[in-house]
Amino acid sequence: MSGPSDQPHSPGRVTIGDVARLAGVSIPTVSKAINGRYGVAPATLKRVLSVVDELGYETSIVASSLRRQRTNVLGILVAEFEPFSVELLKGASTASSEKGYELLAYSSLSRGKSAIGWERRSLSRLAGTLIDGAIIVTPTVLAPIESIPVVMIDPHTGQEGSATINSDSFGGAQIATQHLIDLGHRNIAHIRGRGDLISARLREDGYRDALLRAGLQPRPENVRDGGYQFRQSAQATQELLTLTDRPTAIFAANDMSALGAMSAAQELGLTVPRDLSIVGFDDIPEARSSTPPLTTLVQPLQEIGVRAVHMLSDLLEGEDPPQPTYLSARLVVRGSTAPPPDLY
Amino acid sequence: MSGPSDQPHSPGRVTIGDVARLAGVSIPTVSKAINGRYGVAPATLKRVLSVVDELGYETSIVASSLRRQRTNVLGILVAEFEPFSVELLKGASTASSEKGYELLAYSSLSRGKSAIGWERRSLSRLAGTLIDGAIIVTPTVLAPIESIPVVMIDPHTGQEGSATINSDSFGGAQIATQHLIDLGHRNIAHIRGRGDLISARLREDGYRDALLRAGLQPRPENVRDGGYQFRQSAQATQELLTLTDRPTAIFAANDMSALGAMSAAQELGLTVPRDLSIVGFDDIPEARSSTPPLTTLVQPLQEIGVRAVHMLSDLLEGEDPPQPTYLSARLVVRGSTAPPPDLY
DNA sequence: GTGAAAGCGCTAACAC
DNA sequence: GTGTTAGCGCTTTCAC
Repeated sequence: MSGPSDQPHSPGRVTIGDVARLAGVSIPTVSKAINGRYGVAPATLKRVLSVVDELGYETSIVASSLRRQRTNVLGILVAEFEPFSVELLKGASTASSEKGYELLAYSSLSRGKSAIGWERRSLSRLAGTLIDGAIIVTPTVLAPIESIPVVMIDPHTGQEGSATINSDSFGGAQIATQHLIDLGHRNIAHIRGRGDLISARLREDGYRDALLRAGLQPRPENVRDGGYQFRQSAQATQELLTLTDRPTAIFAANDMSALGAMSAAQELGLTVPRDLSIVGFDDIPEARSSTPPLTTLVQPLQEIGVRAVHMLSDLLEGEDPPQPTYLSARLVVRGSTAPPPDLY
Repeated sequence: MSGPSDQPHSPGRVTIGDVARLAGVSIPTVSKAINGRYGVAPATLKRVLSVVDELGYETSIVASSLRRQRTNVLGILVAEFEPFSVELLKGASTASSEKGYELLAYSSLSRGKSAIGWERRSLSRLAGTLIDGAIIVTPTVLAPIESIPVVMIDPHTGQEGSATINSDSFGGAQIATQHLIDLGHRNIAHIRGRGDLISARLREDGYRDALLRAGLQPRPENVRDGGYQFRQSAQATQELLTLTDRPTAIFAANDMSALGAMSAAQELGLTVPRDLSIVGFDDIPEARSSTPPLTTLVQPLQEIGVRAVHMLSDLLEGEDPPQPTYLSARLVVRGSTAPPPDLY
């Protein structure tokens, strides 16, 4: 019922054309004014900006990204939103804004079947033009990605590529296990992480190595799959604690697993650390707020997010040295570890 | 050094043009084939799809969204990635994929100054054409947003608009406080949430109401700001616990605050719940894995994320009844509450 | 069944 | 200083 000219084309959407019309200038002039290019008269600039303000106009990320070569947006692709990836996100957010990038988080939401290769699909869609570069958290496949610069955090086995960030999983696992040995534990179990990730394998290796160095024979029944997840690890712990010769300590591959172990131990009526010592890995925030607070290997998760952004930023600026980064993990002894019961 | 025609234009980027060239058809034909439109010969279809597969082509979300009216992408805008918003994210992810939408999470990363109004800016940039609709978590301003359909979760005070999802904060707070009263507590403190959010105000009101109904006089010194945050709430708790007549129980406005309170209590050498009872609100995952597990009001966070997506989906399909949704909160008694010490 | 032409909102050359 | 022209990758009429 209303004429085509007395309202914006697309209802509710303010475009650069609307601004231009109201300011009485051409579209390119508005573009220049907004982007601070030279060649706009002060009076025009002022007028345009006031109209922009009035209309609440913001340039569409989509349209500009299609035209520009760089969009100033970084993408971070995660399989799932859990404490680990969320901590990375926080760091990445901070670093991005400091570096002048916007940040887009994209969860593949792949339930079941297509869980493998999610990052490839997501990347193709976004890398079109939306994001300049991407940070991929715990990717599943070793597909060589070439479309845009990519930094991987905790990569898949086989992806020892240069633009990766890893913590010192092997060394950390050694330290964790050694800590338990030093306390007097001899029967130490391990809850394994996600089998396809390098980190999980290295943590298991470090655990074994520490045992062997101490002259302890690793027992196959003492290693269970936790998949880096709470529930699965709780289940694994329940199994471990009902063994005939049950372990007095557990090194869990990450904090979520450790918290799962703690929960399972409690359900069986055990007290941590009196009856069972537990060490985690990561130092997610929840590790500090559990009771007892978790003894764990501190990974500077937010710092890793920051580093990833810096690496990506360097990559985008044409710098070549994407040296793989390894961050050392530091043991923090909190309340979940103590000498084994039989030494009391 | 290499000729301009023996490689794709933009290095590393596979476009629809590349597919068309390799398949020996025109660009529109490829488009039709990909999108399953009628009017493509079976042989052509097969050939095109095989090239698509070979090249690993995925249609650019950006380019297609610019042309299409609907993009099939939902945006979820959060101020920060913390357990609360992350749980919502999970639910939203699931629901989106079930409804056939992709999901984009966007964190405003506004540190300091421009924290107010972050959602407006983000929305303008994305609403351009990238996303069909948005879910905004705990927005800060009451700006009327008209560009695209929006659903708000836990809105700002004054935003009693229709497309909002709230939990029954008032009722929940009453129940939480009543639970403590029933246990025999008489000196009950409250750690307040983010002052500008309706939920925070209602929880404080519910707390007061329950006290008054029980004939207890609310004490001003017993209410402190926690800002829905761990650290700030720990600080507030430290203050509360050093009062001359210190409270025997705390109702915290959310779980992060409750966990902060628990941490502070421990640092002062108190045992929860023997020396201090604590009730939270939300039931974030960490509430279950803390020791003792937190007594709290269960909000189905993932369910809220799901509902938000459904509301948004309805809105996008032109349905009108965006009735404000209120979800009731249910008390779950875990290990952080007990009768006050003087009743032992 | 297929391709040529137009255009989404915007920015980058280049005229004027 | 400013506007005209062209084009990013894609989808959509509409001829052929």
